[in-house]
Amino acid sequence: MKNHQVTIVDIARELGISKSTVSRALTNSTNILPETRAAVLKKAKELDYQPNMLALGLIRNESRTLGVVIPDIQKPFFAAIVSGIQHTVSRIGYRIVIAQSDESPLEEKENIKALMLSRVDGFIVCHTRDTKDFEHIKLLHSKGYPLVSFARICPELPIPKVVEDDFNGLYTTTQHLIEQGKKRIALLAGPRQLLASKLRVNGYKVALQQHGIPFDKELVVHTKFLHDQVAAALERWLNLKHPPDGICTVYDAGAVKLVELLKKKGIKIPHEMAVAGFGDDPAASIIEPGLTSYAQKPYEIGVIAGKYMLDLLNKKYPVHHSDMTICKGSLVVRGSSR
Amino acid sequence: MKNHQVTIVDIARELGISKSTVSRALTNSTNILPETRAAVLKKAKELDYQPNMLALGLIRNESRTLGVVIPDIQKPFFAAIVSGIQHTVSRIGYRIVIAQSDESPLEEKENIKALMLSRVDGFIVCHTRDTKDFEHIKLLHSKGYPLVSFARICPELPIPKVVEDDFNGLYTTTQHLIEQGKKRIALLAGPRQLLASKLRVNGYKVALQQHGIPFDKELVVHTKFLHDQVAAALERWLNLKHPPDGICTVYDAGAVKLVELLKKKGIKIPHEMAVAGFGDDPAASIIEPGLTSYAQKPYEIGVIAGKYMLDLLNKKYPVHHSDMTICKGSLVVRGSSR
DNA sequence: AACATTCCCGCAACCGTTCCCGCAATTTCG
DNA sequence: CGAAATTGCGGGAACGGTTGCGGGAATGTT
Repeated sequence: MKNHQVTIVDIARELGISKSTVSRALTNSTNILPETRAAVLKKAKELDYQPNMLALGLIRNESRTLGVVIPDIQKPFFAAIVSGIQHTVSRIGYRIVIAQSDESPLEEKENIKALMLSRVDGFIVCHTRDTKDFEHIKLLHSKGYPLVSFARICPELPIPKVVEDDFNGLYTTTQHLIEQGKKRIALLAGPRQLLASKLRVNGYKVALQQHGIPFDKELVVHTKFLHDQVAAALERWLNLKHPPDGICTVYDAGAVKLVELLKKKGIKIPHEMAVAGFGDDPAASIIEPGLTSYAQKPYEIGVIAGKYMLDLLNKKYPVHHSDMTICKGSLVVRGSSR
Repeated sequence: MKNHQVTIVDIARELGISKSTVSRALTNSTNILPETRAAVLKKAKELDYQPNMLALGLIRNESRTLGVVIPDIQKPFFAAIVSGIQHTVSRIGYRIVIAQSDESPLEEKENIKALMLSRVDGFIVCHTRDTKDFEHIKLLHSKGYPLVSFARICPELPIPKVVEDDFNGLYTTTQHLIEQGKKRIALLAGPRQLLASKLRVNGYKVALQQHGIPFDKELVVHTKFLHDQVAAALERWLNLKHPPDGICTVYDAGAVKLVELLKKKGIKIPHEMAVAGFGDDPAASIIEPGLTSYAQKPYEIGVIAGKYMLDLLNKKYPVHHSDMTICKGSLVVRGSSR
């Protein structure tokens, strides 16, 4: 069975030449007699020779493998990004190994450590919701590892980044609800410490401000993306003296949950309460009424992150290159607001 | 920067001992003076030594990396399986590199070839819908590679397999529709050549037969999972002299599409037409009415496939071990049939 | 005190490949 | 026609580890 893989030494022995010559025939095009090379190639095919990339990697000190650290591959958002990364880098002969942090900062750290041991050539990372300590990734950076981060980034690190258009997303959706005649718009926000979360809240605030609507902090609820928190937020809003007539959310799953709750309560969507989401998840077009949502292109984010990584690997950038691509999205208007 | 990684030789030089001693201190617990080992460990930590797994892999002829070849990571089904695999094997120190075939048999072949070159230790594979030629994977098997396949399998290959309960799934859903009083049940099936597809059609047939309902081949439409084909199938059924009063499908996306089309036509669900799906996708619980669907546990499939692989790697099985786990699912009944 | 035994450690080979260096044979050129 | 340049190939070091073997010192046994 798998007792002995064919090596260049085997080829050399069979042909009665040295392994250096075999190596030259298979790689370097110079300093080799065409007939010799032909003989080697023929014998290589005959023996079904497969070069051992581990040995090559040992010499070159590279594995042609990239580590991709994400919270959860089962989220459509991350799955699409992984897909984009894989398609992009595999064309240049890179492989990706994926590790899930399951939203645990500790697991994120462990994963990065493990990937370092297996000598990946670079890292593409999206941090946990709760990652506050960025020492592990700064260490990576200080060791000179090519590093790209996306979506949930560490702003102070001078590395390429790819993010969604958090600000504009909420700015656009909020403005849209205002244009639909809504006067009092609530916001179902994300965790406070998350940068993306802050940006989205800002987009919401600026849109209100530009239309002369006062900001009311009673209308903003920060969540950790948990279902119960959504229900609680809705209860709170409905019990206000002046309840809202529209709700923006920073994630579709929350918006979907809201729509379900509102329907159960018999509150008419969008007339009594408009709802808008963020992400344009598959669910947005399935639920009824359709969910107005700011569509992003996670696959594109993956492609861009992959390209950044390839550029880093090819040393196209100076050492401390800090570039950031903000992926523009677009508002998909559906029945929940129209 | 990344000029020179610390090696055991560096440690040896600093301590004035030989590299074999360092190696023994770091691995072998025997034949080493405790003080020496302590000194080595201390120095290793001090220099932040990271063992080079490539070098180790070269010696052991293994990479502790598994190749996972799937059609499309963006499908929730595959994403969940990948998640299960990753969680299972990473606890034993294995990494997974994923490659997408995008449902192209050629790409599937190329991916496997590329993964072979990078010396993965084993393969976990789900074939393309259109894979008819299994030579590439038989080659893998004949070379002695640990091999596990799932969902879309090659039945003749004596390797561990993990599949959904295709037969029972459709048997159960069909029977359920019959119990709901449906007399004429159509079937939206998958591609003819797919084994899983055949099994599901059989489940449907047997359920009909056991309840004395004649099989009518006009009521069965084979698709390649395309949306237009769903619409065409529905048209055809509705134009029959005796249209069906219930539809079973072999995939949720098709069932969801059917529900949407039926609603657009004003046909009452489930009274005039019941619908059932397969897979219990997230969409099934979001759409209205809720979609009755045979729930499978893709994450579990991944876990089992991962365990099979670990067993193979540990040589727990004889060479031609051919085991198959059929993952039982359960029918989730919702408004589309009740 | 002489010998056997144990215990640490260093030497060197090895995994599969690349690549530099040098040697011999052939070709080029004055 | 002889020196120089070129060409094709083999030898061997290197990449970063592991491991069998053997040597020398310390210890144990009569």
